Amino acid sequence: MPKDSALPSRNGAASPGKEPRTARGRETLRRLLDAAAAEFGERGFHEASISGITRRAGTALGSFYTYFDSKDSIFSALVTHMSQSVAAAAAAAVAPGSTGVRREREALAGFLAFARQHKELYRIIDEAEFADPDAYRAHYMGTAKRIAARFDESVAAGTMSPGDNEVRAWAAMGMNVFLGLRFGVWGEEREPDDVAAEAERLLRDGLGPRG
Amino acid sequence: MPKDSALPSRNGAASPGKEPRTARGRETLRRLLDAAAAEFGERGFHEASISGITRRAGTALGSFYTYFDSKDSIFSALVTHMSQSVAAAAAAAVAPGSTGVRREREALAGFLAFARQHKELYRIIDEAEFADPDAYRAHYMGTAKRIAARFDESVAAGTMSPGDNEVRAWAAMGMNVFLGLRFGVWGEEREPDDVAAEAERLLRDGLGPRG
Amino acid sequence: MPKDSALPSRNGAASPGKEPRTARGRETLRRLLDAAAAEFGERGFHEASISGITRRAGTALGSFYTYFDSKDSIFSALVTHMSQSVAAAAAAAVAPGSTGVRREREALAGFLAFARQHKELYRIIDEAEFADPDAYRAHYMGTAKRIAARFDESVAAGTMSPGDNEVRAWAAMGMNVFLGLRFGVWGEEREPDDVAAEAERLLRDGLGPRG
Amino acid sequence: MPKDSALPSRNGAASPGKEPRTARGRETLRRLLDAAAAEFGERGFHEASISGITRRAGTALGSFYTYFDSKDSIFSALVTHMSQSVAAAAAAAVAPGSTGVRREREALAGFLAFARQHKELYRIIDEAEFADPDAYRAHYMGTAKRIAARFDESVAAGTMSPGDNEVRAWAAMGMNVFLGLRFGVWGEEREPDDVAAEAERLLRDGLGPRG
DNA sequence: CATGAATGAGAGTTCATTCAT
DNA sequence: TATGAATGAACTCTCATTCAT
Repeated sequence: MPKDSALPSRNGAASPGKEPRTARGRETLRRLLDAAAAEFGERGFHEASISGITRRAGTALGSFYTYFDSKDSIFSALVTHMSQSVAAAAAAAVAPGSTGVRREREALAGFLAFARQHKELYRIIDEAEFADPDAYRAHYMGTAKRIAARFDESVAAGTMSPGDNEVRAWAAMGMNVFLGLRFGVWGEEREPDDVAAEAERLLRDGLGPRG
Repeated sequence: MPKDSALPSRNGAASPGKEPRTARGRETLRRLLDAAAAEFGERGFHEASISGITRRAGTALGSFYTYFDSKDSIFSALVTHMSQSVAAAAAAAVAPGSTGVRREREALAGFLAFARQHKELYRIIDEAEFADPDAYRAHYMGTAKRIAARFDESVAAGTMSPGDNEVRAWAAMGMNVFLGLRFGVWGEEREPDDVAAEAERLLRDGLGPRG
Repeated sequence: MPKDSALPSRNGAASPGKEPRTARGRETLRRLLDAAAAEFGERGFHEASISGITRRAGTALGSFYTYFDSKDSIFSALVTHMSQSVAAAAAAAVAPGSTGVRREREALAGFLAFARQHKELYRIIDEAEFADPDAYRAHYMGTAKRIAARFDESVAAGTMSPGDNEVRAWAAMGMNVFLGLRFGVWGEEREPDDVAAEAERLLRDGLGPRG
Repeated sequence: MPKDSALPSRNGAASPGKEPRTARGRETLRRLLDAAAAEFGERGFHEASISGITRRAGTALGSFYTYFDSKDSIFSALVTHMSQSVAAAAAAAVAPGSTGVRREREALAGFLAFARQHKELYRIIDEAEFADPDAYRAHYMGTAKRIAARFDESVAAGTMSPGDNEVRAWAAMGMNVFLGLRFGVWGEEREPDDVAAEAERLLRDGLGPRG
């Protein structure tokens, strides 16, 4: 399964009515988006500047507005893209037919790998809380909903015990997010596989005393 | 145990060398800190303005600088204060002698209650990622360390199974943070007790199929 | 000999990286520099304001920062320009082949004429003592060095008696500066030629009793 | 002859109507004046602050206004005091009965000694050009007038050749000022006596070729 | 489609001065 | 007489956005 099949094409990332019509235009748009990911990731939304983006992209300042309406709109495009990319990465890491706690481990492993490759992920999603609250909410609501749906399916399949799957989904999502922050972005002293294995044990058996 | 025993006095919240020396000054400082919590909580660090803070506090613009060196420094003071307050609230909610997964449930319940009372909590801590990265890191590193220490103790007491307690602490912290966001700040459709109970079940027994 | 041959081009007066790239930009830069000379000359560095400069230049406030990094940097550019211009004016007033005390008189006459045409000269150089001490020092050190070099040459040529030429150069420079202040800027009741002639007599024969 | 006999008492330095009435008040006033000389000398008029002055003086901010009307007024008091002090120092250095070029040398030596002891002299007088133009003008006009009067007297006594004594006085004053700046304040690599001797030679015999 | 100069609202910060205690 | 908190006008500088070329 081609990894990027679920990823949105960047052709649609420009603001409405500003899609490029020529190959040269598509190239400029792509350079602006890459530059914006770097700029927002390094400096955060408010510290980032349009001139910083165009400087990185090697275009003139005014060219930015050929493709985007505003600073907000390119940031939104980026958040949406990030949100979809990370969802796709997690989905792609799940083996076909996988279920239950095992499936959650695979998704976490995919997420950890993505976070290591895209360290700007947190800076962009987190700043959306302030710069684009709707997108922020949509990202976590959507992610939780996908996890809860997996849990529902697993319960039905008998590979997971029943319970309040919305609460459990938010708990599992928080777990993943903070493991990704700590062991994907801030430090790499644990192997992703070991982190995922420990998380799987927690999710399967809990922390209660054995026996 | 008096709930606030671990809270820092607000006397020390002014920038160094700017501590108030009169009762009137202490009152003004307190009004500024309360106003800043509201302003930063509602608008986020960058959208917040000093004039917004002084307007809420009912002081002149220049009075802000009688007590603080800069916008950054009052924000730092607030983040530190929040960080200490939330830690104290969680600690205070734990019954003396409590241990194991039960103790984690109590701490989470304390945290959820705190989050409901202080909805600005997330806006302030989260924006520290951008406005005061050291404080942000210190907050989560410190919280994770406290949780891991509790886990170590519980394992030693036989009330928790052994495992990689650093990874587990980050997992548990993420769980708490996201449950607090969803069911403390964004919506109140679940009772905190029910959320805490579901989390306790997850932490004790995991999600694996029951045998 | 074209009088301005030694003058720096104003193209290089913008802050580094902010040089204009179009004719329109060069025109704006020139207007800002002229306006700044007037503003600093009339009001002094600290009383001068950027908005005063842009108002005189007929540009928007923000346009100032298209060409200069700060108030300090345009002031520095102006001091340097003034310093070079006055040196060039003095040099240009010296007849080729002139030497000894006669040459000093010619340089003084050139300086007096320059001071009368550029009454902002003193306000700008003098305030550099506070706003740009390095440039201030460099201006007078450089001027003294040029005068001392002329003295050395004249002594070698036998058109001047030997002595401590560094001390003498500072003395002669001070003489010129104060004659320029009094009879160039503050009042014009003496003809520049008469002033220069009196100074020449002083420098040639001293004030001692004749006979 | 007591050196300070011509110095103004500092009792009269407060703003009108604000003279101290008690010994404690006189002490506070004196501390403020000393602190102001240091603050203005180190930082210049505009960079100096009232709070910097009171901090140095060890008094409360508000106490400043017990003795002075404004920042300008204490600066004016200081400029006047400096101007009178330097005049007194030069006068005191002249031997009774001295005349002609010899007398000028003595006055210069007194001035150089004063400048070395009061390095804030230039910063204060020079900034008066901007902060108190009338006092600045009065200082130099007055100084030039005193020098010219000495010249007149010397010419009448036959110890000096006749000439345009106003022009010559400004020339001599500028000489003194710049020698004081260079060899009194900026560097001390020349002995004051040697500087004064070189200046005397210049003033007596000029720089023309001997013979 | 690309360029880069021009715009101006708005921010944080300073500090001389006032005043109640 | 001394204190120090309060005031607010004024400043420099930033940068998203517009627009003529």
